[in-house]
Amino acid sequence: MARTVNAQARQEKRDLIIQTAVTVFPEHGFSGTTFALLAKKIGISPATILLYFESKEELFRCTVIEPLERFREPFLAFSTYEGTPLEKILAMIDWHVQMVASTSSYLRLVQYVLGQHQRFPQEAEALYHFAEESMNRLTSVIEDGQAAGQLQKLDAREVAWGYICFIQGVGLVNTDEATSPIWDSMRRVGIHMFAPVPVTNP
Amino acid sequence: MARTVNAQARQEKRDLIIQTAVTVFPEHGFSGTTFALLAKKIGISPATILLYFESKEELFRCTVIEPLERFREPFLAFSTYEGTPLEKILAMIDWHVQMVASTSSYLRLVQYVLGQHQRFPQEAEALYHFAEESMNRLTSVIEDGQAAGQLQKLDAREVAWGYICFIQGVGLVNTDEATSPIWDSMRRVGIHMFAPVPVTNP
Amino acid sequence: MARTVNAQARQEKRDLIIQTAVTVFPEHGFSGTTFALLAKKIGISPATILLYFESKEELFRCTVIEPLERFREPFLAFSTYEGTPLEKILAMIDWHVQMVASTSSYLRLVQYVLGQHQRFPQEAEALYHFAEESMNRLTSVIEDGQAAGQLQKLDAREVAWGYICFIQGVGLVNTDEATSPIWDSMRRVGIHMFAPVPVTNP
Amino acid sequence: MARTVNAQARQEKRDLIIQTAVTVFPEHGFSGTTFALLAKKIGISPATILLYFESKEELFRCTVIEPLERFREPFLAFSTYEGTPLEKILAMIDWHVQMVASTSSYLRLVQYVLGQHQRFPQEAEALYHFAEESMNRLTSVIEDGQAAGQLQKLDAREVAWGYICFIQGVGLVNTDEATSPIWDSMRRVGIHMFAPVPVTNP
DNA sequence: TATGAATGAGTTTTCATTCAT
DNA sequence: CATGAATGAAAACTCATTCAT
Repeated sequence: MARTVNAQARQEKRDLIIQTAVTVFPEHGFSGTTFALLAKKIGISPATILLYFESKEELFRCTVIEPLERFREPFLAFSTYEGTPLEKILAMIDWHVQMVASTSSYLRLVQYVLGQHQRFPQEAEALYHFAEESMNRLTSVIEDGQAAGQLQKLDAREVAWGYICFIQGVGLVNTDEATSPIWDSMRRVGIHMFAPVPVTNP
Repeated sequence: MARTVNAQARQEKRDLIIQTAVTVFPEHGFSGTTFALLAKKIGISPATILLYFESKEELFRCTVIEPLERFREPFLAFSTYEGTPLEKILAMIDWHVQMVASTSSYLRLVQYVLGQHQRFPQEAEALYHFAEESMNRLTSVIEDGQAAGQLQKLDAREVAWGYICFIQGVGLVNTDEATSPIWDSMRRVGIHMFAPVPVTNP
Repeated sequence: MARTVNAQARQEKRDLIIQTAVTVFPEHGFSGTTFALLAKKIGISPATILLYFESKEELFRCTVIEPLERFREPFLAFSTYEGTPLEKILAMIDWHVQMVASTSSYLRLVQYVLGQHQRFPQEAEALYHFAEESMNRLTSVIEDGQAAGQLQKLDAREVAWGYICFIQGVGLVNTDEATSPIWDSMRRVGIHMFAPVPVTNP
Repeated sequence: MARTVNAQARQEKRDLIIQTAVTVFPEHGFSGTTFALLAKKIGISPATILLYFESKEELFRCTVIEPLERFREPFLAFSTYEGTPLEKILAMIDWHVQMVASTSSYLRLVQYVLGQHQRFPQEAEALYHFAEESMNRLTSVIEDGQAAGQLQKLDAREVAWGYICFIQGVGLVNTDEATSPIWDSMRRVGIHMFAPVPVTNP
């Protein structure tokens, strides 16, 4: 029992560290992020962090890989939404743009790792794996939409991968407030990428 | 005359340092890039770099901003190509994808700076300025294409900005060889973003 | 309680560093005094010194200013001695010469700072302040001695300031052993500066 | 002939360097004085200085020792003045105080070396030698004054040495403008050290 | 002769990491 | 479990000195 309590408390503090690291790493870079800075933000001692992670490298690895699990679900939730394929896609774009617009720290961390994939090959690998999974799921939905006549018949995989690149690019290039009209524009551009069949009024 | 020789030699070595820094900074990050590492790659002493740049910060700034001038021309050349607006756009996409596929170091540096724009505000500002210039030029071409009936009438600015995000995202997410078929896919997706009017066979 | 122990240990080590710095700075100068040298003399690592002082400048400032407090008391004790004004002055000279002859490191540090007052204005300011305080106290005693008929009526402030210059000069110019007869000479010269009324044998 | 011209030009530039070094060394200390700083003040290149002095140490040595020759003459000129011994002494004090009050750079360099005599033993030795010579000459004048009944019969060597300490201390401790009344005070105190026989009005 | 360019040795300073408490 | 103290390794940067021109 005590063990359970301890283990839980330990896990919670571990999560707290990772949560802070997710915001700090992309802002200061790997080398620019010091244990002192992290510890100060958390309100603990630098040495304490090393009770939870063997080294800075391990902390970084965990900071990239572990939240991926929790990030995956909302990011990929579109494939289980209720509704037609086009509705799924519209909801997905809404959600993705919203994530990007709120400058999700984790998304910025993803960009940081991808941008330096040679430096962080292991972490980048995990992210590429996730990107491919996203593409696969999205491809299915697109194919469904094409079969249902909601989307024009472009190459579904190409469109899916292109969209994934696009949404990352949107996150990278835009720094506006969440309320900026830019996000609506990006939404519309995103929708267009899937080539929805124009609605005809009979 | 001696002055000219000296000044020229000096400029050449300065350029060599920047050229090396362009490849090293995005690969190792700002803090991870040491004078020792740079100097070794160039084949000079670390102290020598300090003869050409006052500090690491200045070196970084120059590494981001100075090549931008030379980068600008080919990147924006599309607006002066011969041909119809659609031909300009197709050529531009070809060229951009080619740049991305050859993993232009400078493009990766751009991503690095944009991804940490809070950390490098001055450098990011210069890049945003460039992005806006690109968008403006591209917007003109799109409007021309729409007027000529080659492109469907989407919001030209939105499309232009969306494309710029997309091409950055393509560079960020893809790490394949230059010969990979992925680049052809990205080309096609890029073209679709501009909504070319389908050619009808009578 | 643990706090007390820690704080005390910390203060003790801090004092040890300052104590060493008091001897090393005047011997090697500011720039010539390296953390490595100091650390070696103390038997710790150079980095450790930086745990107690933020920078070399701060260490120097503390090394000059903090011991001044402890130095002040014995240096100015003469004004509270028992005895006639002349006896006070004689005792003071005895004591001052003794301090100088034992080459008090702190006195040499004082000389170092005064000699480069433009370079160390803050530290020099503190020392000038102390010198003025010394002069004021000494002036009082001289005036008492003149009123008591023990000293001839010279300008008391002039004599006091002159003596302070003299005793500093004695410390600066003489490097002899503490046992050298030179110190007796300096004592006699010092006494003469106060113009004691000759004792007449009736 | 050409040789003579060159040799003379060489000597002149050498003197210029030393002259600058005399002001810079006591202000910045030995380690704090860089070739770059000196060169900038002179208007030449740092490397040029090393054409005239083998090393920084040698430059310092020459900067201390060589001007001593030129400094000696005015400093010791009192012994050849016209007039009675007391007049000589009064003139000497005038002159010395004036030198000190004009913050003669060389005097400050002397203080710098004396204060760190352990660090600069060779240079300090030369200065001690000069101090002794000064004392000897001054002792003669004092003895003459005493024989002439102008000075009371104190130990002449003691008085001479005490005065030398005093004048150094005056230079060390005072930083006032040359026009400050402090210098008149110091003059009077200096005179008193020689114990002139009071002039009686019959 | 004079100097700009280059650098190796050394300096301050930072920081991940260890360890005793 | 948590942390303050300590430090070795390495960083940016400085500077006396050398050398080719």
